[in-house]
Amino acid sequence: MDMQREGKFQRILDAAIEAFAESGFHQCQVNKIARLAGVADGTIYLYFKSKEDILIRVFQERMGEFIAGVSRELSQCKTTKARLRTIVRTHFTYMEQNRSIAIVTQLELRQSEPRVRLPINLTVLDYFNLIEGVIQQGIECGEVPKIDTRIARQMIFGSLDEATTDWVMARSPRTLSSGIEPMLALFEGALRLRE
Amino acid sequence: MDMQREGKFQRILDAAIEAFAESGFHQCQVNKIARLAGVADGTIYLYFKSKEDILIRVFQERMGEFIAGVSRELSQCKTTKARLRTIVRTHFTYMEQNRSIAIVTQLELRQSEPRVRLPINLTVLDYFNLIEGVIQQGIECGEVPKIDTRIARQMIFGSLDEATTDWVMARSPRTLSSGIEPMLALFEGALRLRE
Amino acid sequence: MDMQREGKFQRILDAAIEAFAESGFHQCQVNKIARLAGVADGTIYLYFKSKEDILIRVFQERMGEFIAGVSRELSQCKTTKARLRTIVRTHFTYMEQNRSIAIVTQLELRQSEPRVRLPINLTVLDYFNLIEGVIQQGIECGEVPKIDTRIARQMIFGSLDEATTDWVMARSPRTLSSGIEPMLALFEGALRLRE
Amino acid sequence: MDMQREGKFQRILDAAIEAFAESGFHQCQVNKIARLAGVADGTIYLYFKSKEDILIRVFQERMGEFIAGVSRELSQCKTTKARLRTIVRTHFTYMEQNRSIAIVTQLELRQSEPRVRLPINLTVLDYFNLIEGVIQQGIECGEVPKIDTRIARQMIFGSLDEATTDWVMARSPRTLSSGIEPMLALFEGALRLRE
DNA sequence: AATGAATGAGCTTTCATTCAT
DNA sequence: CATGAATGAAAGCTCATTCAT
Repeated sequence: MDMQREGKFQRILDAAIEAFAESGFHQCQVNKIARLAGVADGTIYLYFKSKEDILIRVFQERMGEFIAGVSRELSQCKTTKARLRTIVRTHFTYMEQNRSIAIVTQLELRQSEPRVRLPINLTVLDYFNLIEGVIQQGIECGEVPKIDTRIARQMIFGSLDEATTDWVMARSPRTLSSGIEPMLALFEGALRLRE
Repeated sequence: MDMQREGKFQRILDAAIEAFAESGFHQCQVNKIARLAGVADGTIYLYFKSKEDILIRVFQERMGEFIAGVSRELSQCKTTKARLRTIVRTHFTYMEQNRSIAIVTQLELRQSEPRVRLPINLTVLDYFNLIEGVIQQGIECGEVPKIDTRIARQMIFGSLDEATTDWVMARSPRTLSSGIEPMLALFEGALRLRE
Repeated sequence: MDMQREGKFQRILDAAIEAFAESGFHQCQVNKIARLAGVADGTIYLYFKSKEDILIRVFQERMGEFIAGVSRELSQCKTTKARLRTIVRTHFTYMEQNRSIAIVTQLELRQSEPRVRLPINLTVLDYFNLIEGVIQQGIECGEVPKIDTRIARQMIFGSLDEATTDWVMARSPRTLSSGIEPMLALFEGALRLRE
Repeated sequence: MDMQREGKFQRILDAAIEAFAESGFHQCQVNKIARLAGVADGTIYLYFKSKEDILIRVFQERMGEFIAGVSRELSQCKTTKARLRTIVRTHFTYMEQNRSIAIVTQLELRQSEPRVRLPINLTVLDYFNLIEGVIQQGIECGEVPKIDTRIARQMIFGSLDEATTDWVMARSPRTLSSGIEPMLALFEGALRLRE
């Protein structure tokens, strides 16, 4: 029974991602999500507190998975260079393979309402910590000179984020993953990585 | 008479920036902007097509000024290093001194509706071209090795943008301008700048 | 088995009285009644046609008992004076001892929807007949002069009803039963009761 | 301009009385009131805070007028008997001539929600004070023996109220005003009125 | 040009009721 | 009999925009 519940939760989540990506959060009616998920309007409110709650949960669930994935792969890396490559590659690859999630992440989730921003920021923080951890580790190993990890993280995340937004909005068919190596080279230079 | 018109236009624009920064674009009622600007609701529609149009014009006007300013200062710079410093310094300083504009820029303008995004992107493009121009110039002068200017621009703009968002959302009183030098160092490394 | 059925019926009825008295008919959710009664939401619909039906049955059951009680006591009375006293005393005492029922009776049952009013009015009619019977009897015995029994009943019931509403809504701790004798004196005067 | 405003306010009020009397408060949609008043839905909210507010204002405005009328007529009366007659006559006549208001007053306004009850009770209090004033005056003049004015008021108001409810709900064409003299006789007896 | 009263489209959410188990 | 997850109809109110003055 609990698997049925979980299944319906995921179905609504997936429907919401498609709907948000297609129409935008504000445009999209709850009724559309319900239709896509194959449930009644009211059913959504058995699983989510509100329309905003769906948006928040989309991020928490999907980015949670993504961050867990990055974290897992990072633990297998021996060098800072490998770790940076993992971050760039996983970030770009994930977004490229989940375009709807990317659209929601890059556009719809940039909501200014504190009710939405706060829980989202909390989740992003995990990703920030991951990135800052890699830099910190690099410094401790002597692979990276002493630098401000917060600012380095802003550079890394900001760059990845901006590249993704560019890709999401561009009509050009250039792939996101083609940017992995050039971006990585920039990061290595910025961090003055010693091998 | 035209100056009166211009004056009222600017008053509404400034009122809108305050109102959007305070309440958020969707929360903020046109009526509030009118009150802040000291005009009637209907008057706003003599100067702007719609509420969305106000948001777009805020960006076009203020960022237009900002970009023109950066452009002007860039023309005085002799080296790529100086140009990068100008970009970072002007970006951080401007945002720090215009917090309401920063809030609107970093949060409220991230609207997914194409009607809003498109004209905004068009303006941002000028800034992108400016940044890419600096990189291109660096490559031509031999100060920067041959790299993908688009990706380098994504890194530079993304980093500045992310740092600004961090500052806007953070409750910490850390200044944005304290990040100028560290950020600049990262950029120089990334671009492998030769002096 | 039938006693089990009866027991559950009564449990739901009692739960509904508490719930209606506490939250008001429209505010109160069926789900709350179910919780108070310790049954599932759906179970209620095995015993009642609808939420409105519960309200109607509350009145029919509880006021039915009340009216039967008054009727029983009246049959023991020898004089019109005794009968009037019985009515006033029983009315005030019953309401005072069943505050939740009084709240539902005086406030929640004043529903304008004909679906609710009609069956309720039908039950109240029994009480009206009881009161008019006492007056008629008084006239026939010569204790009361010839008067319009309908209007006399409106006076008696209206007075008792208004006093009860006053008590239900008043925050003052004045008891309802303290009004028995004064009210009775008014009725005796109104009916020009001869002993 | 202010008369136009007042005119529209009254038009909405009258429309609401008709609509509430016809469909009941909960059944009646705001949209119906708007249509009857010949204004747009939104216009109603320029004059009233909410649907509930309309109900409250109906009572305050119309009963306010009624109470003021009774008060005016009472000041012309010389004896307690004349004052009682004025109350009964005005009450019955007013209701009879304003059936829709009577329906709203006797049925729709018996709302249990405190938000509605409280302001209504406050207005009714004026009427209660008027009635209690008449009794008190009677006692002071020696026309009425010392009795509890509150209970006497409960009797008088309760009787009038119940007679009105009876009339509103009865399909019988019996007039309310035909009850004036019999009801008055009961009141005189109840108060043991000396002339 | 300026006003601001009037418009009316638009949508999330609740909750009484049902019915498959 | 009992359950409780699922249903889906239903409506008050807001607020961007208009337009008569």
